[in-house]
Amino acid sequence: MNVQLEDNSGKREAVLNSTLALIKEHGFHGTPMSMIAKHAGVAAGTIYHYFDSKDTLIVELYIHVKERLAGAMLGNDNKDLPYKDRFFNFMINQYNFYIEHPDVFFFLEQYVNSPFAKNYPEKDSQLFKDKVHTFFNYGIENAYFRNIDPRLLAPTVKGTLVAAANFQLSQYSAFSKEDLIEIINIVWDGIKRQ
Amino acid sequence: MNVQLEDNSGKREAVLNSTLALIKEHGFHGTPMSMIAKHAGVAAGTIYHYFDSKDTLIVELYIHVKERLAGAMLGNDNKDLPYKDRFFNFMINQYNFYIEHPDVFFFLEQYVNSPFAKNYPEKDSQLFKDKVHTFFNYGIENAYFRNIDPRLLAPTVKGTLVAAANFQLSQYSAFSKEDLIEIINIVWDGIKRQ
DNA sequence: TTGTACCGAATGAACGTTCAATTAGAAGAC
DNA sequence: GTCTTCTAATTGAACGTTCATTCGGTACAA
Repeated sequence: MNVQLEDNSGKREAVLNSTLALIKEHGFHGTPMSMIAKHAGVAAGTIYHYFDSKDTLIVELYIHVKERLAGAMLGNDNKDLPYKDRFFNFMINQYNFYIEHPDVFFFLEQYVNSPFAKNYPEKDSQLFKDKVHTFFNYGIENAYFRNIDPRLLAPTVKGTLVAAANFQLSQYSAFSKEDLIEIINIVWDGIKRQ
Repeated sequence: MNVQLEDNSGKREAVLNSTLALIKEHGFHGTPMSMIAKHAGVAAGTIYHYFDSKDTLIVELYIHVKERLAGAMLGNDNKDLPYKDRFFNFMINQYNFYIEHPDVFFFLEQYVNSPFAKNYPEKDSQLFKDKVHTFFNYGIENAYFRNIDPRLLAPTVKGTLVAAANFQLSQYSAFSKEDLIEIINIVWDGIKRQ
């Protein structure tokens, strides 16, 4: 039950990765534990050595990918840059992470709208919250943003980016770098102090 | 199996409404057919008189609520108004519909990210597509919008509105009419021709 | 008297979870 | 260095439950 001692064999990781891949393809309930076990090259019972239940497996997977996402979004944040540049980097990083990891993208989209998110509202990545909160707070306190409820800012921004990522991943037309910048400009022109 | 002949008793409607209400609360897979039957005051077998399977029930419910949504969004559209006003009405109507029908909102959010949407991509409301498409096309052809891929426009706009509706429905802080206008201004300032 | 609407118990498959048994490997004894 | 012991890791068949779906039957209308 102690995560930190078992990573040697990598089975825990394998289960998480398989779950991610399979859920993208089949959804939460089209993905039985037996399928996860097979895909991960592990016996069904083994999964229960690492996770209490299918529910907690999914919740822990959620936290796990949110940490990865937080790292990707703000890993190279440079506080010396102008805030607008930092914001653009934040957005580009997030977008690229989704495009490079479609399984994460689809998993997250399914999760946030599922009963999981409502049943375990306290289960989230603290790292993610802290990082993103700090980042947006800086923009608010220094008056880069329009005067709206700060709790609305992140979802608004995310809404557009998710729309873009979804567009790219679902359709087969590729965005150029310029297209993406254009989209981020839409967001920026909307939320910046006019 | 013919929809149009059976509405006299209203059982089909009752099943649809119960499904909507229960899925909001418990999600797709936390809502067994037996629960739907009980909630609708109908025998389990009766559902199969109106719907081939649970899957088609949900897909037909999706189409059904999209039609209602289309009606709500553009029911009072007035082509004599300035396009910006029409756009604001479009947004306000959509927002209000979500707030007044949280079950629809949560059902749609779950549906679009579920395997249903991928497994039955052709199953959608034609009415909805036509109306919204026409509405946005007008804005594009008359150069009210920034020059972006038109297929991106609707998702971008929707992303922000969904974020707002979700915020209002999940948290308990109410938006004022002015707050909503402010949010729509964010969208408008982002996508309008600068 | 034929067909449609409806019922609800019965069916059977699918699935999450358990558990008795086996193996691997580390720690300690000598 | 080898033997012993103990615990963690792993297996997969078996269990019990849940659930979508079926079906034989009733009621009523045309």
